[in-house]
Amino acid sequence: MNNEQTDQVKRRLEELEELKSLGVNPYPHKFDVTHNSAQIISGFKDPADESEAEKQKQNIVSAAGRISAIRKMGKASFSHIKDQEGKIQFYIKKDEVGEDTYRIFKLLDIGDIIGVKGYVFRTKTGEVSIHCTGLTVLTKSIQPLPVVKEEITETGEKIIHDAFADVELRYRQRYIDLIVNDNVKDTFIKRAAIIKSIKNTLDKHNFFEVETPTLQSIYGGANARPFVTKHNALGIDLYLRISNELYLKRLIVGGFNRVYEFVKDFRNEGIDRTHNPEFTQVEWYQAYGDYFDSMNLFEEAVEQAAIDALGTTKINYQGTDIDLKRPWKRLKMTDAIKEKTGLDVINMKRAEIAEYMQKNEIEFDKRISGNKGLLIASLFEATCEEDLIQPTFVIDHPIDTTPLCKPMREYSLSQIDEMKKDPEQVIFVERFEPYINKWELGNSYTELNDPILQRKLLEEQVERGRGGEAETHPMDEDFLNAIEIGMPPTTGVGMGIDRLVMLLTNSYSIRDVLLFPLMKPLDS
RNA sequence: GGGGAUGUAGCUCAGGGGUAGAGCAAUUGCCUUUUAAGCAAUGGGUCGGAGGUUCGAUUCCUCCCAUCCUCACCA
Repeated sequence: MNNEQTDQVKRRLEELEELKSLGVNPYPHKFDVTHNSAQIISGFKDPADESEAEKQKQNIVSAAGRISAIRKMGKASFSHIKDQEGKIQFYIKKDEVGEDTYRIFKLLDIGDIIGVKGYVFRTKTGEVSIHCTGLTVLTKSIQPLPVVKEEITETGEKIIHDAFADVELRYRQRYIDLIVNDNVKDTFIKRAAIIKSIKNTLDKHNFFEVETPTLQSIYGGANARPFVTKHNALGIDLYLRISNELYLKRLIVGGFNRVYEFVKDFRNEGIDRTHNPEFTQVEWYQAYGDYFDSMNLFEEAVEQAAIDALGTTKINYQGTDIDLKRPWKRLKMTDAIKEKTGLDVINMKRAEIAEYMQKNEIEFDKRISGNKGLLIASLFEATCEEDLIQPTFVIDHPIDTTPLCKPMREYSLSQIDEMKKDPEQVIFVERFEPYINKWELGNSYTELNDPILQRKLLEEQVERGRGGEAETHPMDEDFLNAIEIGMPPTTGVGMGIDRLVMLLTNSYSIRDVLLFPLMKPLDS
């Protein structure tokens, strides 16, 4: 905070001193609230006659909140206070509250937090308000707040004047954003409802909530660069988790049949509209199930979250209508490519696919040109993702895209060994990625539990890492040991919560669904 | 990391080679049912930071910082 005081801050400090000199404690310890703004408004009934009106005056409510507007008119004033539920107007008259209280009222500013006692009435212009009989200063604010004004037009349209709109200030000082911009709070209320709903769905299906380490000595379960930190006493490097997958699988090995965990994952990568270095995922694992079970549960969880948070499965994201109603479309990755490009990639040679991509100016990492599976995956991303607006499970990926997923059930084990020797053959795995609005919303497998194949695939990945392919994770011997002990047939899911919340709240940027998105620190 | 845009009063913005302007907010006065309250007056700015060009820079140039958009990266 800079130490230079603006005239407005100086003035507020003077008012603070004046309040003290009047014997007012500007920071008292407690205030008894009997009603919030919404309760006051919904609980008011217009009196039928004079005597009923008189009776209502005996009914004193007490509310508390932050002053959001003041309209002073000499010896009487109107003001709004804002609490978590909304706004309530109060009317204060010098004759009624007395000289001292009115003087205190005049020392208040927008942003101060006060308690108001009084009876409820309806003003001439029709607004249910508190007729103030007592006023308590609860917190004097010494920094000015942006003043946002609302205008309700004759057609009932709401116009916001001078909104606090600078996104940088909004993210850096989210507390101001929350005070001043009503729709912001709404986004986070919905976020909480979405998470609660998903937990309810998982609980309903007898999943068990667990907690696994954030600090890991070996990171894994995804392809991403980690954040590195140091443990001083142990003298070792630790990594902030990029995924909790390998730990949840250990729990399946340990005999928990259905587990889930909501976690922050940390990935040391670029930041953009759909990526923040720390983000929230829920992962769940279900023993004795396959990826079809996961698809069913995934679409159920999302559909139910939409109903619980919004009351509908029909959403509009930035102008696009999307319906989250079950069942969702299921589309094999190779069929998606065929539909879009007409290519039958399974029967094409690696060189032919690469040639097609070059001819059509589809960029790909030259290091994968010898890997047919990765070529197919790149071709899919470049050509098909843009069409995946309505909820779609893209299923059955090339094995090269992940070492943790089980090959499709139609292959025999000897067939897999045979196919692996031929670089023009692609093994497909039982994987799906749910797409909505072109975004991957998650990832799921029929989990690989064959310890021999698991070790082989992880070793291949480590080797490729040495060859310079982008990101791979180090070998986790303890995880392999767990798989060797034996993991039952299992399916698992990761679901990106932030992107789901973006969709359901029509938020343009991931930063709009994170209370405190990462910002570069400002110098001094 | 590449490209583009932005940064002026507490907030939202306009302006432009001769050290700045509006609305809201603030201060003072009037005002006892207002609601973007009203009327009148007043104060408030190192024009993101550092250099350079110039008699003179907030304006032009370079660099830096921050933010947004976009591409790359991140399956």
